[in-house]
Amino acid sequence: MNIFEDFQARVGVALRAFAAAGGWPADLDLSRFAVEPPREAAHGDLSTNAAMIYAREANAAGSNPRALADALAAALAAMPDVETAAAAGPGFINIRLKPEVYRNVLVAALKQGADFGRAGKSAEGKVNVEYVSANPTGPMHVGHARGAVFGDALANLLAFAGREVTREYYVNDAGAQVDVLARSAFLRYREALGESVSIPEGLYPGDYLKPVGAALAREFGDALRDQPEAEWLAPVRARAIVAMMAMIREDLAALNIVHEVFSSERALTGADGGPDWVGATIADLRERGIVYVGRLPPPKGQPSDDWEDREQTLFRTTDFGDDIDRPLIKSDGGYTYFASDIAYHKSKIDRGFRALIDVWGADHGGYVKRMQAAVAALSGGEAKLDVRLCQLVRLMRAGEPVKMSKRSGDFVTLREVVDEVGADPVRFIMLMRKNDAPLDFDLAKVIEQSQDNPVFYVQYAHARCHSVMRQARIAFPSLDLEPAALARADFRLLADEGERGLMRAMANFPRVVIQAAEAREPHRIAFYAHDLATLFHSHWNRGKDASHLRFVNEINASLTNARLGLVAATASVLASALSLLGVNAPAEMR
RNA sequence: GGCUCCGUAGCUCAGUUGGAUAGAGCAGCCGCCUUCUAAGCGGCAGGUCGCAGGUUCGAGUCCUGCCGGAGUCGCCA
Repeated sequence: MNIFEDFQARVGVALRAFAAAGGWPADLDLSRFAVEPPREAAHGDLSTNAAMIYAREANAAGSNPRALADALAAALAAMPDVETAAAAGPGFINIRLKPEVYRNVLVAALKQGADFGRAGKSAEGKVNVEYVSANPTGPMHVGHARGAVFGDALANLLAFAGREVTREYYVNDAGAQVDVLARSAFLRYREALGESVSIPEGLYPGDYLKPVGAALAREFGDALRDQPEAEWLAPVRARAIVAMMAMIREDLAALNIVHEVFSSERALTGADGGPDWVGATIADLRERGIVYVGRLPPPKGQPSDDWEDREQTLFRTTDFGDDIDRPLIKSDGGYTYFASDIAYHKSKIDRGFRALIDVWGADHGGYVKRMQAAVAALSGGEAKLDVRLCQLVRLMRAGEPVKMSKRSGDFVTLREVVDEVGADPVRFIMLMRKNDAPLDFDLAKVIEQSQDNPVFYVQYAHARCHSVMRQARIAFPSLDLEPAALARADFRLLADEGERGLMRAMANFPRVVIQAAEAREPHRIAFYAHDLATLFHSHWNRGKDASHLRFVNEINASLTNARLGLVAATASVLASALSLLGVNAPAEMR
């Protein structure tokens, strides 16, 4: 149940009545107002700006904003579950709800459990979320982690908000990089056969290719050793890619990330003998006049020495909002990355997606317009591509930046970080920042189990709820602590302001979910969880000085029962929020 | 130089899509452990929301121009 949606609808009804009586224009959009929790709790439970939003229309129709506010307030005040409703300040209508509304929220949270706050099936259809998409040339590093965690949490959030979500990974297994990978693996293969090798500049030196070399030696013996590259490149490359993707999947699994679909760039190019979807897509666009042969002006800014003015195959992205047309064929005749990415996004559209979300690093920001242009051209404007950029992560250790160079020794892999600090802190810290704000990730602080670390703070609140339940079981062995039983408690006994604060916060959860999903900002869930944890810790501590406020009251079973319902609901909502973030909700912190 | 993003307390950051007196956490100071786990709680102090205009009932939020920082700028992905 979402009391904000509920009252949005109710205010809408009252507003339409006022508009009809006043002869407002029939085509006026009467849904532009908001029903929100007021910033000041003293203003009540709900607040709406409807009277201010439509002040102009009220004036135009010969009435005035004050009359509109009074009419809306009167309509709301007459409702059975509304305590008071009155215009205030510059024209807000503040609504105070009867306690039964919050009792119903509590009952809903207990009965629905993990489904409390889940939105109904959205009419907007299915959505494709593409994230990570790291090159299959080595283990994931910390920079990848942010996009991975963000994309995963966003997918969770959209699914919870009623969207049908597909989590997808685009495997860049077609470019020059995977040939370099193959050559590097081939050296490890020769090494496995007993040669002593050195890895030249430009190849991947990491130890992670040694097992790949050993496996090649087991499979082929020395059959490949003296072959020309043209013979061994394809089989070595294929096996190296498979091995790298297996490693990447393991790295992701360590962060509790699982994609449903892995799409291969190589498969789109027809490089291994299949149909050439990239070529077909280009041909199709050429027929439509969107692809042409022409020249580009030299790049602005720093003059580059190797600039060569030449005719090339160009995508007319400027017709769709881009700044300059973009090349599709490289000077060596191969497809540009953009060309295969066009075919890839076409495949998403062909699979029926009209809502596409790509999660990229901020260093790809210059690529956004052309990809959106491509999606607009491919779908005739029907599909929409939303690109969420994640700023890069600065890895720190005790305040000092950790240097990351491509040479293997200084390379900090995602796996090393997860092994050192755990998946939960990595995920939560990365989700406490807005995706487009830069992030310092301090290994020393993240592992610290202190108040400095919001992960443990929130998890502790959840664990503390369960601790209370454990205590209750000792004090009242016969009490039924199952949520369904607690939902029948007499919640009229919950009259303390701390208890009401918790109920208000829980009533807000469904709204936060919808807003976070619409804004595509999972960090809002992290802040919500932290706020709810604060309310719980705060109220728990009140029981220290005022023992009558403690949850477990040995001489009053029915009061204890009601309070345990509150505690169980709090635990449930905390667990839901953490679950959206992909963070565990432990029952104890030991 | 063009484009994108950022600029809010000493530090790290939120700010409910334009709302009421701008909020947290660290750091600093003062308190709270015979307690349902102190991994916690309460209080004090801390601000020309980078600068200047504009839009309107109302701007940290939207528009324009500056200042400062990050990223990016045909054939790498």
